[in-house]
Amino acid sequence: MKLATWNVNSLKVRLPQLLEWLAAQNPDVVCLQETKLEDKAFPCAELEAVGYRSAFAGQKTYNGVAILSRLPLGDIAIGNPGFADAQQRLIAATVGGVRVVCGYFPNGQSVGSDKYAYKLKWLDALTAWLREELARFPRLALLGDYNIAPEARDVHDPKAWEGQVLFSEAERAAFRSLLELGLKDAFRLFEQPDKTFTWWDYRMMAFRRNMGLRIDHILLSDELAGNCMACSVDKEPRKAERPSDHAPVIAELK
DNA sequence: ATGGCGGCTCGCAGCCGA
Repeated sequence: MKLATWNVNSLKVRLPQLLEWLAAQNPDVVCLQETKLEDKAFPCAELEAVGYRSAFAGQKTYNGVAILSRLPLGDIAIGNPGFADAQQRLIAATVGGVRVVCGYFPNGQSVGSDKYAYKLKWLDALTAWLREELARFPRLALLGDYNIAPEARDVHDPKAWEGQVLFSEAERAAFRSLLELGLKDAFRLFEQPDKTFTWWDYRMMAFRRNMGLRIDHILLSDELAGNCMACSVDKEPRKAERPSDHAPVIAELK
């Protein structure tokens, strides 16, 4: 089973690129973030036409998450029952015996801001909820835009980023708390090229200069990690005209 | 990264992302 995550930064704008990418990569399950679409505008028919079912939770302008799947989606759940949130950032579904959780983690704006406090609370609540989910679903994958670079090697210039939002100690500690639940970073199960990132600012020719961060991740429960054959970042879509600022991450399970 | 782009909106300027 091929699982992927991609922050598309507007599904309306990126739909043609998504369709092209689905044809090229043929993933079984795709988690999308920042769809920025109300549910009534979700392109179900276009995706159905190329073989994908959809589960989605959107809103106008901001946020919005979706899971696409070639196989039926069961037990669709939106949000974290332990955290009332007006922002559509979490959706889960069961596909082929795997509990797939798709998350668009808060950005946090800047360390010390209200949005940063919300991010840390959101992360705490996520960890508490996943502890229960893992007990229910030992085969669980958490895919999405975490908005956290876990380690210095995930940052193009760790000195400049130290203590900044996306790479602050509290955020990295929250990421480690997810690992302490027994989840494994699929990307780090394998040898990887140095300076592999998943997000590059649109400005400053950041992509061309590879000034990026690795903030999109696939975490796998122990049971799934043992079946993981490969994990990589697909930089191709970031080279397109009018790209998303994020690249997809793909993991292959036996 | 002082910003520098790109997406969004009861748009023509300002908010937000990361």
